[in-house]
Amino acid sequence: MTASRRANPTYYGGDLRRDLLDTALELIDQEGPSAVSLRSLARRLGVSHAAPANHFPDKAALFTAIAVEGFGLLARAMKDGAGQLGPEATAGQRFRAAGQAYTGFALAHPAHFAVMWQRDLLHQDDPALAAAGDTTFELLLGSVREIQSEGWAAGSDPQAVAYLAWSVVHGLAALWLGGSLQRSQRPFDEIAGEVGALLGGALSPRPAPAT
Amino acid sequence: MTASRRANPTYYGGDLRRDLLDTALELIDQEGPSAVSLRSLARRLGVSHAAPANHFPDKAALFTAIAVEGFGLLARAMKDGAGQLGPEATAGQRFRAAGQAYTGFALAHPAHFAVMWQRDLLHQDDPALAAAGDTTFELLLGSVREIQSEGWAAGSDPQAVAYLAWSVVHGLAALWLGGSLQRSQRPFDEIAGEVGALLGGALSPRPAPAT
DNA sequence: TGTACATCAGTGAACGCGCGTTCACTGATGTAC
DNA sequence: TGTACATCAGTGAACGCGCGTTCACTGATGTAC
Repeated sequence: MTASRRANPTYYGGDLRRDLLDTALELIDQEGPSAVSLRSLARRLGVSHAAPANHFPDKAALFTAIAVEGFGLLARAMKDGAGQLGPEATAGQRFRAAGQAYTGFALAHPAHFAVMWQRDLLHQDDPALAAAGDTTFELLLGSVREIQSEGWAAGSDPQAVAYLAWSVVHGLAALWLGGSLQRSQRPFDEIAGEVGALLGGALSPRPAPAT
Repeated sequence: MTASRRANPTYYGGDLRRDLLDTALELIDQEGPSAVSLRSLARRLGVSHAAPANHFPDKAALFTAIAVEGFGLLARAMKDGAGQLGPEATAGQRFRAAGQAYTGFALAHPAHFAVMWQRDLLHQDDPALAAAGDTTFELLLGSVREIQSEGWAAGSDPQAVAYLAWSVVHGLAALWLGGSLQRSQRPFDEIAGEVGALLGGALSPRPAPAT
């Protein structure tokens, strides 16, 4: 309360910037990014339609802020997912947890996820956006190097392994959110678990030939 | 010429429906789906702004037509990719060719690909759209069953293998088109080749343990 | 072959609407003295 | 503590624009007789 007062010490009383972001996310969840306009957000918040201009010069700036926030949430989710396992966990377990965190983020924050990859909505030259995206990939790459040090995907280019893993989790989340996998009537975690197990088997150190 | 005359025997002379689709695809390629309006298409084609209504009742109908066409092109590309190999090819080779066809389609028709998965732009209840999507997945599933009969991914649920493969090719194409992989400065085919090889190694019958 | 008529994809004017943007303004807060 | 002033996030009226939609219309084509 005091903090938000400080952040925005005028008529509105709250944190309009934050409320604009949240309302936009709600609207995106319900009707998709195409339904968002600065005026519609102002209307929903009971605020003058000129008020948003104080925080976002245009719609792309708002979407860019959402995307940057999304990358931040994603990076934190991946770090937390891997970190929560404790020091005795193997690199393989941490790798898998990071992957689960990726899809978990996408399903928990579908609006962020949708905006993050839709370039035509964003200020693509925004330095914060580029930096946020890079951080995510660096996290992934670090995790790959870690599992390789334990013998996983031995001999493979770490970047290639990272691209494979990234494609899998990203594709899985995108197809699910797009509804393509939902026709099978199976819960996401079940599908993701099987896919993860298959991929894990593919990259694991191969203790022995199958069958 | 005669055919298009027949298809649309009035002032415009050509096939306005086709031209609307093509112009929309161009515009999507250049500026993204958010830049498309029925009036802008009419303007580009030098036609009255009321003319598109004769072919598409609204923008979503146009996007839906693009998505349906996209699924058709994708299915054909996958079939052709696998079929071109000749009868002596292994199921594994056909599987891989189908996967290459998927990413090849996405890169050759980025506008179709972008629209196909953006649900908020489409008439989601369109039966042709659902059918077209199902066909694609059936193709994939058939290909998976085929490789399993040759010992690939033995013992795994075919649907799970299909989801894994779909996620990989879809994620790879989506990340590439989103620009996320392009920062590495490597050509797409190189990345896709490595990822495909890794996945192939993962699913292959495993003649011997690695190392 | 010629005439009358139905069809149908266009035209172009008109409409109301939501949009982003601008601008003079208001009043709450923080700061200097 | 009290006054004067700068700042800054709001208001609300006004603007021009592009949008989708409607409507009476036009004229080319195809068909019936």
